[in-house]
Amino acid sequence: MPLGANRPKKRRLKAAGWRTGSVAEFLNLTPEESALIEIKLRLSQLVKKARIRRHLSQTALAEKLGSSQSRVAKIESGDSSVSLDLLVRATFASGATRKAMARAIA
Amino acid sequence: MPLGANRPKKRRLKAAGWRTGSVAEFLNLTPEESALIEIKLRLSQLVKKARIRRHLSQTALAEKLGSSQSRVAKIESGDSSVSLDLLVRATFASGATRKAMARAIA
DNA sequence: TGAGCATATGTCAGACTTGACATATCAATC
DNA sequence: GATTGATATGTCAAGTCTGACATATGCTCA
Repeated sequence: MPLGANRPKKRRLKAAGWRTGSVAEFLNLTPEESALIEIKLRLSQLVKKARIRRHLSQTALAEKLGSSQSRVAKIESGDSSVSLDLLVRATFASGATRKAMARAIA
Repeated sequence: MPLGANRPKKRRLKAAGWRTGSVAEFLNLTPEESALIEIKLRLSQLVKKARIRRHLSQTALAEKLGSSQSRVAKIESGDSSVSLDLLVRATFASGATRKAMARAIA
């Protein structure tokens, strides 16, 4: 995010947690911002789905990912402290295909 | 990236610049890591293509993005200091469609 | 009830990323 | 060869993200 300019916006996001579906209208986000958030939410759902399909615990996925159970929980809950980089790595580690990922984005 | 464990790997990446196409075999990356890098490279190319198609200078795109010309240059050159978050925001700002983005990823 | 496992949430030091700036390179025009 | 506009590269203070840890909640099975 724009570092100086958008700090307040980011703070609002953090406060609201953008977990609830159509946050974009509630907060005043630019289209780009809400698109990015939507992508993140979809990926977090994909990670959870793929992990469960493979009967992995969050701890097991964390190990594959070189991370920790608590971070995986944050990944799957759509926590705003999770970067897209980490989300995508988690998506791969969970065994989801690139195709599924592309679908989540389009 | 795994923070403690993979620092050396990240350092190698930084040194090599991962610009050259099939870096993955040269450095020993996990499949997840090389997949992420490939996605980043493709998106950086997409940004450049979309920006040029719209006759925008890097400075103009930087403004839309709330960033600076030098960062846009880094985005487009596949610099390893650029996060996927920023890449995706730049992709949107450049006017590329979500479809094109999905295509770049799959 | 309680032990055991899976998941959720809060916190933080340290590692990473960012916009901004300075400066360099390159091409086109004069 | 000087000017101009676009792009590239290096640096850094300030801000963000991360793994790890502590701890809480929830569930299942004896």
